[in-house]
Amino acid sequence: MPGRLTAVPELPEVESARATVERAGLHRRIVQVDDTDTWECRPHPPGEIRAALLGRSLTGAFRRGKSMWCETSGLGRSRTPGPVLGLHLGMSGRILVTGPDGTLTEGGDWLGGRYGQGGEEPGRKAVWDRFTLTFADGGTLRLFDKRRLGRVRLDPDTSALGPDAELVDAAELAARLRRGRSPVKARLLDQSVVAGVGNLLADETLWQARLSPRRPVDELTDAELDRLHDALHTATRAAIDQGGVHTGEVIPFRGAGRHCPRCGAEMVRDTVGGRTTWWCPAEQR
DNA sequence: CCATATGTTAAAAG
DNA sequence: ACTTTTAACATATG
Repeated sequence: MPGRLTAVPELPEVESARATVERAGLHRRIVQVDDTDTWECRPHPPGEIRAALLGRSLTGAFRRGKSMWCETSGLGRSRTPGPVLGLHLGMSGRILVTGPDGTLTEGGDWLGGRYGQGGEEPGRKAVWDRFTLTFADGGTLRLFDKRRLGRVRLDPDTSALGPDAELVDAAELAARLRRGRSPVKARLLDQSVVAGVGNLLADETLWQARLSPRRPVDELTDAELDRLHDALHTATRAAIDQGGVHTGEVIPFRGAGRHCPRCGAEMVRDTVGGRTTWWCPAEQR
């Protein structure tokens, strides 16, 4: 269900956050920065991000997998751009943008249109706000992150990330997956192989492809890898269009006593790739 | 109190 | 040296 607080950001949710910044957060002059959460802003000491951003504005919002970043303007009339602001949502981060009057303009869909119990009203300092930009017009852009595993950093290093899961073509996906021998689900979750697949999107993709999450990647046939690419693309695109990975066809059936929505077999659970995994033992081979 | 958690990553293990 | 797995991270929730 949309808006539930348990939604964890995978590629589709990060894309939604990126679009939020693009629609509502660009070209507004930054006059205040709260970067005092030293855990979320690590390794930057308090004030470092603030000093780097004051007087600039965000000029573009980009994403690869679950990582997003914003380019920033030069100071004054300078054409030299400022630093890149890297944002990672971790396990529970959301991007909230407010307008000049403090009203939430973007990002609230993730909160079901409400703000929960933490005193986190729009425009006010909230318990779970870990990083805040305040604009000259009085509005804000905030990283709201209960579990505090998100990250804010200047000039983030994205060189270890594989190609974006929605853009990668079949040949490249196959070549990258086949470099190892571990279970196919573990490879899908490895952000250096392909960027953006989280636990739920992995389960959905493997269910659509009718592949067991435990299959060693080096055993997969060309046809199976093709199926996997189709499923990855379809599942990712559908999740973006429908507003989150929780809209996947098999996601509601991940649970004890639930049955495969295609064939009716009882779903089974195990740990694969270090994460709780549910699959249909009858169809996923 | 106990168990669980959908993200990342350093350290340990193989 | 390289690949794979595990444990830890900070915090919330049931």
